[in-house]
Amino acid sequence: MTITLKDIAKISGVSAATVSRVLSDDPRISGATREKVLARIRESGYRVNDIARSLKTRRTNTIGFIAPLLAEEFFMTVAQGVEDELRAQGFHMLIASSKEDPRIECECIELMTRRWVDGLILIPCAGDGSRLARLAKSRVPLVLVDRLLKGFRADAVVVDNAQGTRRAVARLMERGITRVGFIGASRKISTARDRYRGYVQAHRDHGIALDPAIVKFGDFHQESGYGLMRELAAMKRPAGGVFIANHYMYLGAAQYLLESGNIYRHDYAIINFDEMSATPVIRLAKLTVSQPSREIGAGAARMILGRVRGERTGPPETLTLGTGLVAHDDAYSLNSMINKPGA
Amino acid sequence: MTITLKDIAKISGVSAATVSRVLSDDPRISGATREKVLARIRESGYRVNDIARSLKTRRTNTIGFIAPLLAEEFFMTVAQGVEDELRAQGFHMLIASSKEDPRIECECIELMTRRWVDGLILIPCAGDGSRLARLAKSRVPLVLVDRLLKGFRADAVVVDNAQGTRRAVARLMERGITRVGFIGASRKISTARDRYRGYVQAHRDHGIALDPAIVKFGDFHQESGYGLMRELAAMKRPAGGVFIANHYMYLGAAQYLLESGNIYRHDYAIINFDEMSATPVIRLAKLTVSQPSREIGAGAARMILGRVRGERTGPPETLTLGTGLVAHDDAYSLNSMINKPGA
DNA sequence: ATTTATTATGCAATCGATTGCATAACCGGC
DNA sequence: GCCGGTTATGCAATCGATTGCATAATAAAT
Repeated sequence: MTITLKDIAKISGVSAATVSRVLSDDPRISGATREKVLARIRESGYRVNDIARSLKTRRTNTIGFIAPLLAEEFFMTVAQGVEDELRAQGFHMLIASSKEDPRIECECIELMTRRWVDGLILIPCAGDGSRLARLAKSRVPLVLVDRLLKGFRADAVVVDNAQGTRRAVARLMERGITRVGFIGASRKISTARDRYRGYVQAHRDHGIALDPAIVKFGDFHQESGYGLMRELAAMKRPAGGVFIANHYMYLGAAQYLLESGNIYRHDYAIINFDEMSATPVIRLAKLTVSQPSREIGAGAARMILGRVRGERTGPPETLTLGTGLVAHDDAYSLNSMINKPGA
Repeated sequence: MTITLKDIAKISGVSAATVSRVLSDDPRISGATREKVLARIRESGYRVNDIARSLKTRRTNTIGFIAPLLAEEFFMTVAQGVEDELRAQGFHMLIASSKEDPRIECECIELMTRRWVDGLILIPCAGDGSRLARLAKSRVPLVLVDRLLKGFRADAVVVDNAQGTRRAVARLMERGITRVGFIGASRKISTARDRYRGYVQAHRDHGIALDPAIVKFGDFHQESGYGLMRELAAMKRPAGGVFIANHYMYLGAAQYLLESGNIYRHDYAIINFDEMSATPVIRLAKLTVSQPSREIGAGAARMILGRVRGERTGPPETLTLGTGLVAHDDAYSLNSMINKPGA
């Protein structure tokens, strides 16, 4: 038999209303009563039933977080940022993954709203915003993170993917590497699209013609990076550099270069997007575009809480964070190392 | 104005009880009524209020999951396994991270039980089980994952860390490498303890004296692996091999070996624990002990659901999964590669 | 001493479902 | 036409809180 607020009322000799007010620090309660009730609460080990409370207040102090996958470092670093910020403000996080499948995503949203999350933070999968129309009309605030959706305005936190890419590719060009390959993902995803856009812009900026033969699109995963790097390496006229659009494609590409031994024959100037725990160990890239992943999460959390608390009510806002650019002058250049002692 | 079950009752010309029974597929409801009510539900876009339902049924269909950190691949692969299994069975996942701090962990547990999670899956942080005594006495089922706690029996899913380590170290010894260093973590954590135990056993099995000078304890993180590898490398009499107790320490150790250039001077036979997405790219290890992380998660989910549904009631059970052992005969051996063309 | 203002507390409705028990409706059997 | 037996549905209590409104108690004012 769990102890309820009513029990506390009884043993304290007051009404349930009074106990409830003590719990919510209502200033109308006298100091004496407050102390007495608090003492009984402490003795009895009473704990509020948040479910009952939520039913009445229509707030759950819970924010839903949906990412394409759980086991990806970028998404989970964002999640950590969200969680830290939420916890600091007394909120919980209900989490789910969509597997990059819009149908599963919809299902997750449906289930979360049924559980009355106060707000939803979503890293959406590919596609447009039409599937979110219903959600948008509901009372549940939404913040899009990392990726935007065509034809859908909502609060959002993103980084400037085009600018980050453009700057990195430009840097390579300024060092005289003009033939830069591209390993990206489906342009149905805004980040993939924007990174491609930045790549194109860099070419335009430098008046360099873009060779479509060395532009490859995959799906942001390791196998894809592996396969595309192989295609690139198989070209008769190899690229001098390669831009690789995310961490996992970089892992795959690196794996190919190492396994095939290609790395001992050709020295690609690699740019990779995302700085993760393994990045300093792989060291094949000359340039790394980094994202403030935790800050993205923290920003999204602050944004959603602003809506939830009604502190912010106007039209959707977008928070755009900048990317970093790290040069690895100590990057491997295995072939030169190997050749140095030898030749 | 949200539509409630009562509204559906009214427009269908039946009582709320009947609608509720339709919703739960009660066989006593006649086909005609069922169809009529379902039609009204569909037209109106009615959706049950899970909060109200939970208040009455005392079940939330939600399982809490607490891990030391969110942004670690192992934990999140487990989480993905948990989530997939839970979703397949109609359950949600409330997630939180303890930051390896028992106080935060307790707080998370407290908050989750206040939200009436039906069960709790916990990857605990260091320390003993006393802090969980209260939880254990409550009605909330608990499954410990990955790590066990001294003096605390509960359902659990773990891998055989000692055995996995022992076999790997033994393999190295059989290849003639008898001086094997150890880079591990605090023995307050059961996995760290067990991996050390396996390392010791391998020595005993082979009648090899263990040199405490090359046994180092850190904290499972990258910086720690980096620092300990440096210590090991600084020894006058270097080890022939090194066992590194988890992925992040391996990353750190690898980073040190690469940055310091040590890798070009000495060829450590490395064993690393955990096979992660970056593992095939790093390729410094000769042997990798792998864990079935998703299966751990899925197993934990099944275990907790068994308790939640009351299908399983007896004393605590432990599910112990085996580890894999992968040999990388193509592992880097950079120094030999460099020397081959040269010398 | 009576009225007015102020402060502290209680009453009772409410949030939106579920469910044990009662009952109405219908069936065939005699 | 009455009765026991199903079958389908409704009544009303309940889960554990919150909160607007009423009121009791006390203090202040006249």
